[in-house]
Amino acid sequence: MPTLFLHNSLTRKREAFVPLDPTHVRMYVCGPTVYDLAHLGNARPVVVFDVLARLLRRLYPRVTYVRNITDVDDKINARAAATGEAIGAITARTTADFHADMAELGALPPDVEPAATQHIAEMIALIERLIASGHAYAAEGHVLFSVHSFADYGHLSGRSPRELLAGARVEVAPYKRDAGDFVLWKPSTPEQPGWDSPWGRGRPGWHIECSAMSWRYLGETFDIHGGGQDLIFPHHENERAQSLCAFPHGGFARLWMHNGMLLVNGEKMSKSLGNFRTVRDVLALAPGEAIRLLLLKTHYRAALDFTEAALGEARRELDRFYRALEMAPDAPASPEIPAPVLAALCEDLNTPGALAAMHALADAALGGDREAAAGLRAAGAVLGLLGADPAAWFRGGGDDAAAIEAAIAERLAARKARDFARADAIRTALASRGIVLEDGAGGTTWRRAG
RNA sequence: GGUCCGGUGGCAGAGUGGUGAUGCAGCGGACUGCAAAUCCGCGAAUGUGGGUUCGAUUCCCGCCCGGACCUCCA
Repeated sequence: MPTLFLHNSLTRKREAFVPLDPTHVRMYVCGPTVYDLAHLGNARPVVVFDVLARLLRRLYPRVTYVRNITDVDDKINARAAATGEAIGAITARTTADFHADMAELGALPPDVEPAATQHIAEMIALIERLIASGHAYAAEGHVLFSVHSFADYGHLSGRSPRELLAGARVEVAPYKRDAGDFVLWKPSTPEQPGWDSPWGRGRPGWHIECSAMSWRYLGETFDIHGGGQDLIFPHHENERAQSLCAFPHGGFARLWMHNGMLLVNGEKMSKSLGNFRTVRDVLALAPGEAIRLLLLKTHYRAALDFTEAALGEARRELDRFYRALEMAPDAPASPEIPAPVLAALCEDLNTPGALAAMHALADAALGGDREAAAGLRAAGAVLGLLGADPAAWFRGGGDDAAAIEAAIAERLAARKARDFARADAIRTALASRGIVLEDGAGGTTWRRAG
């Protein structure tokens, strides 16, 4: 078994992955704030860390993968105020939509998916610890984390508190001791969601939930913490400060992993820029599996520029993989991941390299190598690809199969009569509906083209 | 301004101090009534200027270009 190497954002180096407990790997990944449909940028970390979780499960006996749901946030409050919909309704619906969309992308659910609002008690306990140890202070109904109290602040994001202060582009609240101090707890108005606390009725700041929930489900220290690159600062820097100050002997996450941003026309896709494509928008253009492949065709740490051309290419690439599997329809997935695929994944999750190795397997499978087909299926399983029946991939998604078969039979009769004009007319008519015919030795088959 | 990341064939995208993966697209051929698919073959790339080295796309420095972050963000 090859050694798994992963790039650690904290050390900025590729490191051999050595779990704290080789019998139980623990990973936390930041999940969505549920106020709107997921966009492709939200989907990238879900897919990337889904692959990592699948790989870890193949390498270690037990994996606990935690991904939170942020269901208390001022963006949610703003949405409720703007639309009149109740907060609970917004978060419940958006969470369900998120689950449905991620399932379309072939992402397995995490082992634990804690919601922030279900862990307010843990957050309050954590904040009390921080106050007791001098790392936080209450002021005007708020509780703030004292950046000054944590010598390692800025380590993860690679900046000094002085730089952070100089770069601050937001007005500094008067109750902050230091401009870099951030909110752990803030007061709520009667209309805003709130919980009773030692500091009055209020709600948590953004970062404390992840510290609280990773603590609850993974302990004071765990193996991997993941998320998007844009979360490094302030979210992960602050989360790390909170957790390390609350549990000075814990160590918190040992390995930090951050996926690169998703761009559209060279610009970052984000809700604030308004240039985002929701997963649903893109699912209208291509199957979820093609979107998933598109996301895995680029190494997770690099920026990925989304284009519809690339989406079409991903779909054609899947056509070839499924053709290879069709050559050996009853070949089961082999128990072992083919060595070249596993080797690529163990090199910091090099999914493009793994896909290249899969193309070699597909070539062999197309040549009749059943073992290669079985290996291709196994490789697909680690990447969360190729789980469909090839027949469903090529011919699913419509209820016109009988009509198509009838047209094919008619064309066959015309061909037998050597009436090629008639036969070609039928083929052209089908092609205009996106149906491509393939005349083979065993008869005519058809598929839907992208 | 500060910090960080990146610039590879037409496009996408890996790896590598010693003849530059893979896919998509294109071109030629086989197969086909014609196609499609498949197979065989072909052309095609390391931003720029220096340095280190027997040798640099890879390591170092400058420059140009692009992107991210600097308290909404995956």
